[in-house]
Amino acid sequence: MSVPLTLLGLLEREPSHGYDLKRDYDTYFGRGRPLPFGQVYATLGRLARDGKVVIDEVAPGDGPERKRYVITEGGATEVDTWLTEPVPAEPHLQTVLFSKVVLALMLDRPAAEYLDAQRAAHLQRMRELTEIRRSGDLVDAILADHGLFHLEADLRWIDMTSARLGALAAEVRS
Amino acid sequence: MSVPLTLLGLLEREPSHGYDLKRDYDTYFGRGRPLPFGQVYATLGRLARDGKVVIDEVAPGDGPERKRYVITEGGATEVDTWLTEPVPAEPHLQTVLFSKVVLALMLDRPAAEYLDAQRAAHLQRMRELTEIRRSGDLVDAILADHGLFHLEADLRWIDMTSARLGALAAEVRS
DNA sequence: TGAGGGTATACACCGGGTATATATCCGCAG
DNA sequence: CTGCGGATATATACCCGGTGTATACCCTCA
Repeated sequence: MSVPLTLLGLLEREPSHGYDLKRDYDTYFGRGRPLPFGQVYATLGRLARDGKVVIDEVAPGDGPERKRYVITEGGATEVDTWLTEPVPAEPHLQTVLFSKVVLALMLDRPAAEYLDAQRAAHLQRMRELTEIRRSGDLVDAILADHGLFHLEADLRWIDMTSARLGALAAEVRS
Repeated sequence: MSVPLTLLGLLEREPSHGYDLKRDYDTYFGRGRPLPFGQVYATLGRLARDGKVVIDEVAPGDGPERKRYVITEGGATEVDTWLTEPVPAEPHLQTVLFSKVVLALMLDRPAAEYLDAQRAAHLQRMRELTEIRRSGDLVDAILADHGLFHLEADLRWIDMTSARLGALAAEVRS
């Protein structure tokens, strides 16, 4: 989730090098989706190129040499504005679910069946997330709640769209 | 929203060429976010390279020559499986909102204030979407509902997370 | 002593997104 | 009748983020 800004944020906490940054990211934000090494160094390279971080020193560590990255003033202000400004709230008015429904109607496919299948998949995932929330730690619970709330939102939308399928079909085929 | 598959789907309806595909996309799926021309031709090029479509004929039209793209059997089955299989249901357990909250706590920023600002931004956008739903056509209404449901989900999450901020801070700073 | 595992980085590739350049035809103002 | 703007139509080059793989170093232990 916005890897460049997150790494920059971790660097505002304290200077570090790629390998440790990856581990910090994984423990705090990874949650089963560890950050690939390649992405760490590619991102650090771009941050350095854009003046958001600088390489402070190259020192030998436990193994090969390590490059210590330090955030710059520009990088710090970028983190600050990112944290301060709210994330854009559903600006797009577009969704994969909707695209699929419209295309299904266009191509004379059983859109209602597709929506039923989607509902079943969502319910299945909600059961999984409920279990995670029950058995996991606080962070897992918070993230599971996020997923659950959004799955519920999708379910409401699926139900409402199922009911409006006829009207939508008329609109699409016009 | 998955532009390649959507264009492929439009091509399953009938063979067409880039310019018209862009217009179809905009009328059915664009909703204020028109598809840039560059993306159309780049995507068509990749689809052709991967054997999902073929160039049927090059003919003069109203203006310069047009390339007529036709979907192949492979492309049609791809559309079919895309439509048939449900979209993955919140598999990631990651979110920008969560990253921001954790980073704010790490950096001793006023996370509660940030959440308040986010709540305000969401409420503002909900008012806009409510107006769109009221005044727009059916498609606008359906898409506005989708946005509204998800904004509500975020609001619930924001409230719940606000209440758990203390416990989360303890976890993060450990 | 040399094989394996942990530490640490670099490189090459790909897809999607974006901006810009280019070419053709038509209508119409001068 | 000329040439200019606008609609039609496509191509190209670039960037970012994501992914996989190669490389190098050091330590431990059989």
